[in-house]
Amino acid sequence: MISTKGRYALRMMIDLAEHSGQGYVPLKDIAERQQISKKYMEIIVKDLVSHKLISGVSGKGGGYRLLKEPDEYSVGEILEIMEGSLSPVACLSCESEPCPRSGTCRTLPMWSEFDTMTHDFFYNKKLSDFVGKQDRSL
Amino acid sequence: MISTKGRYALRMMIDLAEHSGQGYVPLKDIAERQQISKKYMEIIVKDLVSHKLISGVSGKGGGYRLLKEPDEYSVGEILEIMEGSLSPVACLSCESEPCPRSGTCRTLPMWSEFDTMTHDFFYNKKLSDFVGKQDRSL
DNA sequence: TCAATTACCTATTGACTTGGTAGGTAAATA
DNA sequence: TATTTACCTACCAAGTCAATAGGTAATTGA
Repeated sequence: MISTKGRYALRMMIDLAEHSGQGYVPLKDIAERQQISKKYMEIIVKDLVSHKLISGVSGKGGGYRLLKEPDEYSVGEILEIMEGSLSPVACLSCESEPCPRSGTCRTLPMWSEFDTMTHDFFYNKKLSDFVGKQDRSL
Repeated sequence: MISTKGRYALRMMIDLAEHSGQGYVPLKDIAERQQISKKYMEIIVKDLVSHKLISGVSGKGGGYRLLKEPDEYSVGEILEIMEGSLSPVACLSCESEPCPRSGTCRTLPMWSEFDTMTHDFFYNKKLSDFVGKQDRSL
């Protein structure tokens, strides 16, 4: 299950993509547009900055902006930063110690297959896939 | 992320599938083979019984057994019972109230696509796919 | 220079989930 | 009637989730 942290981060990145080329975007504006608590968003944004996905500058006229083109960001990398790992089970996560049952485990191949499928799915989705696609019917 | 509850339940069901046709299998035996705390397993088994996936009888010679053939159980139904839902985001889960943003949400179609992919993956895996596949190289 | 704006920082919180354990009772059989 | 087994309720420690509170530091425009 993807937590709000991952989902909010993605929505924030999409928002930034929509306003790319317009200089720095203040967090206040993003929070208002996305209807997410600005305070909570600060936590998310901090991670995105420390992982070099976006940059921020203080002061009037400051805010955040993307460091690459929208099509150079995958959903997978954003989610992995926020969620820690996209692995379906702990034993497939990089930072976990190797499971002693891995040699005989009958379910491991299935988890591994699912892990690959998930990884491929989210790494093939780019930020650019989400912009300019608003439902005009409303 | 699939919790131990879901993973243990699956391993328990596979164990039962391997011993199907041998009458009732005591929980003690399963717990020992799978190296899982019997006490913790009781919690899991209770859910499987209440959802009519297996049946249990008390007393000497008692234990648990499958109610259908192994190929009639999907991994998906087992995991959904234990995990509550396989949905990647809360707004796709049946029991959640409808999200007010669903009409304009740009990420919802992706979550929905992932949800369908996940559902198909796990519902196409049957219990029978796991039996008699032990790695003989060890 | 100074007030406004904005990012950035640390700490705290309440509710909930996870992964169990403890100590029984009820049912069935040899 | 003793043994085996399922089944039941309650409890627990640690961690996670989704925030909130209350600041400080940096930058800019007037």
